[in-house]
Amino acid sequence: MPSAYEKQKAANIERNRQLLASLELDSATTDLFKNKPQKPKPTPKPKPKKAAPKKRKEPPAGGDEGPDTKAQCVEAPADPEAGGVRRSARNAGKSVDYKAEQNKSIKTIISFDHGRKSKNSGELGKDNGEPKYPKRYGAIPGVEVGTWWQGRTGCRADSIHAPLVAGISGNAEEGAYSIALSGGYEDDVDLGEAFTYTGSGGRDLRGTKDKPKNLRTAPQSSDQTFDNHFNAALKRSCDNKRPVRVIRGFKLHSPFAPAEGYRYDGLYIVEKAWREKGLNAHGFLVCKFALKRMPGQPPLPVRSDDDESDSEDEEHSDGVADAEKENEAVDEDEEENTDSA
DNA sequence: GGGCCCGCAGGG
DNA sequence: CCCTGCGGGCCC
Repeated sequence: MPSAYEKQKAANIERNRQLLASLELDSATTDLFKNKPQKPKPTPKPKPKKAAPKKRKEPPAGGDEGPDTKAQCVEAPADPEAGGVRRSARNAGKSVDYKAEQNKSIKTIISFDHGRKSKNSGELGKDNGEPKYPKRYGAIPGVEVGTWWQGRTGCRADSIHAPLVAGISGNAEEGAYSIALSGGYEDDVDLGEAFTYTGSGGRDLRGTKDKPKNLRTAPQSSDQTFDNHFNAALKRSCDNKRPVRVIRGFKLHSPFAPAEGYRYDGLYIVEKAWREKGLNAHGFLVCKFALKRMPGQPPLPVRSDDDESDSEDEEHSDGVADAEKENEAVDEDEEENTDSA
């Protein structure tokens, strides 16, 4: 028996799904979209299962990652100068082991076909993390659709999505540059080629004045409005139809979410902006947006192993990920390292 | 697993 | 300067 929360969630999802369906109908650019889903496709699914590497074979992360005798070294993941400390200055001097994490990253890279890993794996975002195009709309020169980063600092460094925490980047005058799908709102629907997205605000991040919790996220405690700058930016994008860059993160509950890290999924158009009752205890209103992918972009990778998603139909075109013949791919780009000093 | 707090960047 | 925020690390 579903709880009230689950029922509300299902209702919200259904509402969002229907809205996305209506978008598909009245838009003329559905060719790419209708190629993907229903696709009878009786292929028996060869079950690739890329020989999942055991994450136990940690290499000595100290200095030399000698044993790279793998077919999986599609790109050089081992930054030579990164001793053991990588992401946080706070960890400086501590004995943290990101070894297992690195291995997981490798698995992720080989798990989708046309993806490319950026050389900016996101260390500190300070010295080598200055975005080349801080305020730019549309595609970023040199960054392909499907580029993957371990964390948000990498997205920022490549000018795809500048904020390190916020999901929306942009301004109310010109619109949003980019957004991040990270599963912050469970009633958002992601169909890959189109999705719904919840805005910002309406959450008490500071706690009480006496005891400021200073959280970066918190439960909804009031209505979201379009006065919020981020929401206003997306609403403006809905008006002017400028393309918005989209990244999907590992926290997103969707068959299109990367298993780990963040992936640039190309350009979308904000088709609709509205408010509805959100999925929260008191039914506060949230700002919602429906985005639709622009045609002519590489197909999205689909999670093959586990798809939590939301059930019901969704045979999720199992063969898609490996059926794409255009994979090509082992990118050996990676000119070792260009960030001298 | 969940709770909590941190620095950071970006826009008024 | 103020404020916020779909990260992320740490501690429990």
